[in-house]
Amino acid sequence: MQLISTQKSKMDDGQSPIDPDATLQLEAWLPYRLFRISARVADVLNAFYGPRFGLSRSAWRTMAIIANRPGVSAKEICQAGGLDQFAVSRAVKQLVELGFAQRQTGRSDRRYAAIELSETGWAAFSEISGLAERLETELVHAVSQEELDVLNGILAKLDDASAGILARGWRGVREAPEAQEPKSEA
Amino acid sequence: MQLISTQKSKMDDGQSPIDPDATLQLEAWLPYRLFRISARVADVLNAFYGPRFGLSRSAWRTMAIIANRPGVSAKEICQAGGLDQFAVSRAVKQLVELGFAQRQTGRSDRRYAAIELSETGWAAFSEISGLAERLETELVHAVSQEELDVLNGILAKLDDASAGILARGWRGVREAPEAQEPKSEA
DNA sequence: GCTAATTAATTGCATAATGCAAGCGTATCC
DNA sequence: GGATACGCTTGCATTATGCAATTAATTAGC
Repeated sequence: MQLISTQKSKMDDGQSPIDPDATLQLEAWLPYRLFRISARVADVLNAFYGPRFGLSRSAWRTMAIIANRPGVSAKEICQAGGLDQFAVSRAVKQLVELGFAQRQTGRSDRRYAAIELSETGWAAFSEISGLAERLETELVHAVSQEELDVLNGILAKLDDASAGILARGWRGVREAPEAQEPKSEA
Repeated sequence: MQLISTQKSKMDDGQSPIDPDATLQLEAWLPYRLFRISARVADVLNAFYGPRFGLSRSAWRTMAIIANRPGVSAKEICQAGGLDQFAVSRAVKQLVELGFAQRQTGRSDRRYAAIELSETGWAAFSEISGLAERLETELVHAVSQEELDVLNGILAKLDDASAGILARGWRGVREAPEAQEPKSEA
């Protein structure tokens, strides 16, 4: 119950009048900063494909995964998209009902259903992904090419690290060291 | 489960990607990469405070905002947290019911309710934020201090850019700048 | 070949989250 | 005072999510 104050607290931009304690600043918390950016863009994209095609978020994600690897099974979609089997099953169902995807029972193993996009599915996908790419372009225009290169490397590392964190769960997080200086280690 | 619209024209197997060049790769899409990292960390944190304190995601977010600026009104929480007024209202309600926060009708304007954490609220918050900081530390350990500095600058820019994108909506996205760049290969 | 165990996928149902209209109380303006 | 705008809450319908139970196909044991 004791407050372990952060010492990294980066200088406040001077907008908050009072700073009660040097506790966690939500807006400075890296995962939250990443979340905000992605959520805003995802919201905008969702505002397009939702009304336009009647797709839910997980249906769109599933569609994108199918588009990337035609013939995937539901199981593979789970792993690739970080979705659970139920979400995928329902998303595929929705896509099929909307006429965007087709299920074909696997040839060798008939438990697997090979899923792929229909013609209209491809049309919808390319419309949505066109917007998605323009959104990304607009985002990326805010930084230099140099920064972007660095960012790519950083995100790759953070992605690995986050996978490790998720795999170990909160019990697996190292016990609080008072010093949390991200010493550069290459 | 009934297919309403089937393409009658051609029994296409849907196997043909329109243009491999223009196909969005979900896993390379910047917003998705940001999302994955943040979602994993948020999931781990949620797995802690959910069972431990009975907090929902928006209740935790709200709590963190209150902790950062004691005495905020619900309206301010909306803006700070990207939550809508209903979510905030319910989150505050939950926090109050759990004994983590208190409402005090504003002195000057009694429409505003000044919200602040109770003692147990502070205790819960510091426990959760402790974990949150350790998670961030673990994440950040994956990159060097130099990269982290660059990342901070980049994220600030991307945050601004994403705010602009959100404000303009999908209709405000510039028309295809490079959406279809025919790489003459054939 | 027949049964049991496994695996992929789906479905039903309870619970939680979300969106929106309407409402209540307060303040402001005329 | 009355009209209007604002902050916030509530009720209700819709949607999403979590989990048990089920179906169907395959594999393993005998």
